Amino acid sequence: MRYEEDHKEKTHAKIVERASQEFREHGFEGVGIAKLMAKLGLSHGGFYAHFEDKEDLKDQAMEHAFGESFEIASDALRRGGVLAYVEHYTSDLHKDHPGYGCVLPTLSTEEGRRSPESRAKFARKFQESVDLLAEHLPGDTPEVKRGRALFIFSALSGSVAIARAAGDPLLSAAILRSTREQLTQFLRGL
Amino acid sequence: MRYEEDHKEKTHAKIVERASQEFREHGFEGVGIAKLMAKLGLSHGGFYAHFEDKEDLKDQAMEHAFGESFEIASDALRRGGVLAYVEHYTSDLHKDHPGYGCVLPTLSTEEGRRSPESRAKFARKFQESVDLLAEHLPGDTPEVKRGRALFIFSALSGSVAIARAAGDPLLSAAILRSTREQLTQFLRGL
DNA sequence: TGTACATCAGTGAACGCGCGTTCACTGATGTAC
DNA sequence: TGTACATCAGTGAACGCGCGTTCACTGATGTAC
Repeated sequence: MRYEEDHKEKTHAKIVERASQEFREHGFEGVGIAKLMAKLGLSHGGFYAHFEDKEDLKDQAMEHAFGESFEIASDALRRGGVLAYVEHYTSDLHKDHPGYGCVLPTLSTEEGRRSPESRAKFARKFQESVDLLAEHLPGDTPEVKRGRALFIFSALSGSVAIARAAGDPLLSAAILRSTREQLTQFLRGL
Repeated sequence: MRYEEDHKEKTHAKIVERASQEFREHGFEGVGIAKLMAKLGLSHGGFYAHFEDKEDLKDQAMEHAFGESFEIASDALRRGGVLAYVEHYTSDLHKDHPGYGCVLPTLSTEEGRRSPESRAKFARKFQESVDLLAEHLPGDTPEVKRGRALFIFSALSGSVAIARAAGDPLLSAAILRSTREQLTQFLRGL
């Protein structure tokens, strides 16, 4: 063999990983296949030996990004509970680096325009993160915990999306601060 | 004159209005100038007599959409206060008709990738809605009221964006319901 | 041990297509003389 | 009153460009005999 045994899988994984980062940074439509492959030192023709089409890559990149976000959330929750996760999510670091951040503020809107099949995959992966967060929340029943987790994700992702859109740095900071403070109060009140 | 005196302004307004709806439905990149003009019974060449370029149209369409949302919010707030606005925002009607809904869940992410000048305009227009909502909220100082308004917009816009992305209707409903309930509790607690 | 062939990840030219943008033009009307 | 010209919103062919996708090919290696 010209290449090592797992060479193709490694290349495949590299493409998915890089795509998931670029998609979060520039959106699905802002990332071209030729440019993406070139960034990995590959030519664009080989792309179709790895993926059926661009939609296939989007699916796999979304799954990868959710997995990555899950790990980051898992770490923060283990380290300092929901408060630590909220602090991390509303940080300037997260706001300023969408490519390495949560999928929700960067790709939810575009995902909403994709096929029902892709959106079902999105829902399934999102559920995993919701369940994870719910485990770290108080509540009499799993439904109550999950409802609270959904609310927290809504507030967090909305605040980061708007903070990134706002050209005014003071406003961006105020959005993230307000959400952090109100969620902190919310958690204390439970 | 071949046309009435205000004919051009009316055409201009029609383009902006339609664009603001199409942009919210399909995203900035999902709307082509030729198709947009064709939908209004016009040819694409005339576009550049009305706008400098597509970015110019985006700016004007965003401003228009914010103005429209402002009026809708204003009505709901006058009719039933913040609770009525929250109910309307988290309704299935709003979730299922992005073209006629709030700009935040549909265009915040893409706006975050635009020029600093455009984002500054976004920030200014968003502030108007924040101030409007803040007026209807309790709080000792204007800053406290505005902070609460920012939090509410974050939670609302995030919930609608994720609910639209989720292919599972049960999950979509749960996201909107949770946000509605938690915000209702939040408002009662103030 | 040497030769012919099979394998297969990756290459790069070529395709059709839709996009934003330009520009010479049209044609109905108003105006000047 | 009639003719020549100016105005100007809108037309539609044409442009270069980047996109997703296809496909005949390459070339290093493994395998068969």
